[in-house]
Amino acid sequence: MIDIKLIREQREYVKKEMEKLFVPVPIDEIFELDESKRKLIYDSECLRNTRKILSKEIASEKDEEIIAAKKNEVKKINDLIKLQEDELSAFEERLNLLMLNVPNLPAAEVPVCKDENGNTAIAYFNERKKFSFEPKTHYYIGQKRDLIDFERGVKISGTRFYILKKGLAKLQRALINFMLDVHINYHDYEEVYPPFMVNEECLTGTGQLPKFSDNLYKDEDSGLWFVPTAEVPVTNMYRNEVLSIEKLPIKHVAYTACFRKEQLSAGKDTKGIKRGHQFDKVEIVKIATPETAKEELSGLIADAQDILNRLDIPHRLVQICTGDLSFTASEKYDIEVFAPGINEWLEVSSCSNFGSFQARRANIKFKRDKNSKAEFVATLNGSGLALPRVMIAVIENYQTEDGYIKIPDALKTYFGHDEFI
RNA sequence: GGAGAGAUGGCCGAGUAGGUCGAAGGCGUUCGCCUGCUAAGCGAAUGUAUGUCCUAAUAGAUGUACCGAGGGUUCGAAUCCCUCUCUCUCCGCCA
Repeated sequence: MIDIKLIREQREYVKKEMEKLFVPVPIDEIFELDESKRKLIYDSECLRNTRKILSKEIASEKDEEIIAAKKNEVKKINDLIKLQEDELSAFEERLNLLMLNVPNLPAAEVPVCKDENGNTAIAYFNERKKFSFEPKTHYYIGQKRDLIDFERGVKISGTRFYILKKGLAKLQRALINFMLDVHINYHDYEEVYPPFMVNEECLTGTGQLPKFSDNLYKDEDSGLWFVPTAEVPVTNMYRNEVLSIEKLPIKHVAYTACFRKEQLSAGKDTKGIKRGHQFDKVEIVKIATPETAKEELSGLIADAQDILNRLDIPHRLVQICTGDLSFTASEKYDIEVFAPGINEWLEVSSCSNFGSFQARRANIKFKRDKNSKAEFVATLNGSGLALPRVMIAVIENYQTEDGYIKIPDALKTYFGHDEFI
């Protein structure tokens, strides 16, 4: 959520910034609702004050007739208050819904463009592998070697589910541990293992709700939602808290499965394990002071990239333009790995700075010292990394001509004496 | 799942025949005093959010809301009633 004061005080500026996102945002309507709301609040507060005074007078009054008259007066006031409250809650409901659907403001340096064509690859890392044969796709190798079972995945759960088997199941497990270990041991993140199901407040806090309920799984009985990313439970650990500045930045790394409905058009990304309803991810999350957020974002990107450097996987860093920015981000960089089999660049991480956008929704604050006012923190996160696509990159970059997969040096300790899958 | 108890300010803890309670007292914290040092002692201050006025001001003045959450009764509710959530104890069940 953006600060409503910005709309109150710098409406034209906000409108101009929102135009960069190329989506309509009802700033004027919000402004007017806010004005009416505040006037109503003021009026009803005045009435409450009169009521309070009259009530006290009743308490000390002896004369029955005067008491009766005053009671009557207060009753009338109460009727008025009731009317105003009803009107007020209608305004508030509408205003709140609108505000929850207003996207974050883009950071100043984000390139302006209406769609993903404005994204720019700003740097490339690690040499592409040279093959003396035509590299195969991961799904070809997976099926041929009986390492991925697509048919039975569909049988037990439906489309876009698959089963990893034997060496690939182990590879994923090794990668999860490897990523966690690197972030814990070399990048100073604290591991947490959060719930995979969360309440509605969490998803509103990090910005998935109310706008993106279509992409989420929910258990109607309990009202709990399946997490689409560990960002949700981990950031919400601090919901409704005031943190002391010594604790910042808080750096967490978490492994979770992630669940998304991904109602994509049929036929897109259907092959292989690139996009499923359930996938594993190691997520890195930071909670920081506003002034350090930029710096923390650079660090976070480097931390995510370090995983790929250690695995020696070719990848590039892409700066996301305004039109392709996610709803909650003020600034975002994607990391894409190169998969030679399917011959595609695959997004394995999205690293975002959310500024105070999530903190305002989730009410996460910090104090600079005991006597200072609580301020909203900045939240940041990025994948570190998403498993299926790193799996694709490992399989396709490390494949041998006869369909085996060489185990990357960085993963050796997780595999004992094995050299190939 | 069954039975019982409870939820008050940074913490502990008063407050239940409804009014002067934003809430006693203690601890803690901050400032000052005092004292060879420290400790102790003395004095003062000390919730959050939001609005209005006024301002150079996050300074002041003042309003409103908040005693787990939501609703109700009443002129008036931390105090009475209802619903929900959570915590604790005992029993049951279970990885």
